[in-house]
Amino acid sequence: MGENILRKEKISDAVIRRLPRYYRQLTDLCVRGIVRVSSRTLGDEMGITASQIRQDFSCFGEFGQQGYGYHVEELRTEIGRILGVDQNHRMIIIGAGHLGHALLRNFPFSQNGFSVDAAFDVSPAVIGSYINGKPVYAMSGVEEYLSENIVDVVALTIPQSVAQETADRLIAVGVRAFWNFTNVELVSTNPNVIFENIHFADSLLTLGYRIAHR
Amino acid sequence: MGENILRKEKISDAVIRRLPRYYRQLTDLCVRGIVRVSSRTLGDEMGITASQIRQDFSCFGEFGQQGYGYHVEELRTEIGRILGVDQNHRMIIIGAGHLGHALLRNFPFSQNGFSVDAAFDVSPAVIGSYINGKPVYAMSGVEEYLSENIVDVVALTIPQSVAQETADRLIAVGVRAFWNFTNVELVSTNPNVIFENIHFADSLLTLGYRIAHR
DNA sequence: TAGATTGTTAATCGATTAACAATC
DNA sequence: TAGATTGTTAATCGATTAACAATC
Repeated sequence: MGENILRKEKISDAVIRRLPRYYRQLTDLCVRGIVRVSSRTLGDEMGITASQIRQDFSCFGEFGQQGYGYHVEELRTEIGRILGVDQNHRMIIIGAGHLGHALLRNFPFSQNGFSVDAAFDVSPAVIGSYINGKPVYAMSGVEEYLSENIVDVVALTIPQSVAQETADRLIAVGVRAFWNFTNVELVSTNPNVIFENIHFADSLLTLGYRIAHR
Repeated sequence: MGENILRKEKISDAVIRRLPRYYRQLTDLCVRGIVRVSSRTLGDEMGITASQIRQDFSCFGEFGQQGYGYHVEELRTEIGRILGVDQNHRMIIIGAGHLGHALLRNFPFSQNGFSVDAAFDVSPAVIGSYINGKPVYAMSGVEEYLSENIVDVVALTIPQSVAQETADRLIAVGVRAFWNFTNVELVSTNPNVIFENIHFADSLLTLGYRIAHR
């Protein structure tokens, strides 16, 4: 089973964004010691239809068994593999302010298939220090660092005002993926550059809307 | 124009989530000194169709003018009003760790229609201190605080392990909206409780997926 | 075996895009 | 006025849900 990951040519963004949710739910079932689960039961717990679950999984392989359902641990492993939790994507963090700090100190990168090797900042107050064992280097040295080290993703935890120019600078020396925390829509002429955005302000605005129009 | 906000009964989540993006783009146009814009031009800049823009706006009113397009500043004001940037939703932050700190120090709450009045934590190390002028109180006093103060939203920047129990505790004393930074799917039996999630891990997993399947 | 449940095909639903009359 | 562009209705597309034969 799952010997051929990726059965469909085009997997929609919506499906991909549901995968982490499945992974969390299955992890929870594992912790609760539940061995098997049907699409029906899983759907009931997650508030989605059994049909959708079976459709989603079928994009990636055949993980179930008629009359039985899914083996929880096995399915969790499969989805984990699809998401790449067993990978070791290398990341650096640009901006060692409060948010960069928070990520370096608390975020479980390795659980999600990533590792952080260093942070960069422009402030002399933090340059040369270590945060949770990771060195903080001067931003001026980032090009040299990138020429000497493999970096798969750059997290941007910098002010909005320098977001695009910083991205441009990094793209110019080969960076092709960003985890973008600035509430700015970054653009690149290179279609191979990936941006994954976490827009705090956008999120809060939608919450404000829903509060007001409840 | 816009005298009757909310023309459709049901506005889809997708539309609402695009509004902050429109608002940002229009703010940008304002800054650039651009006075009028057509749906075509706006769409080209944002990478979406003119049709979608006109459909989206038409959910809330008639903001344009045939042959002219939209007055940028006026449209920005209208969308800002729909999103409630002129509101003053009251927020408290539960968890004054690195992420809570980051929000208290850097996030432009008032620009987004919110204000933060206080933070709460269980750690004696921060209880009694002030962060960016906001008091940090003991978590044990949160029920009393909520009985004496209006709180529209609670931001949760606490460990996953205590997320649901903390939410339950707050819902029990009347909290009806959460800005949830724990990577946990919070639930409530009360259908009036709103959860707006920022799931860092889910976001990073989808980025990992896209890197691997590029 | 009989009951349960899958993976997949077909039907439905909703969201996006296109078209166009209205009109500035 | 003529050209441009809206708001809206119709057409298309894609995603979700339902149905069901296959089979454990």
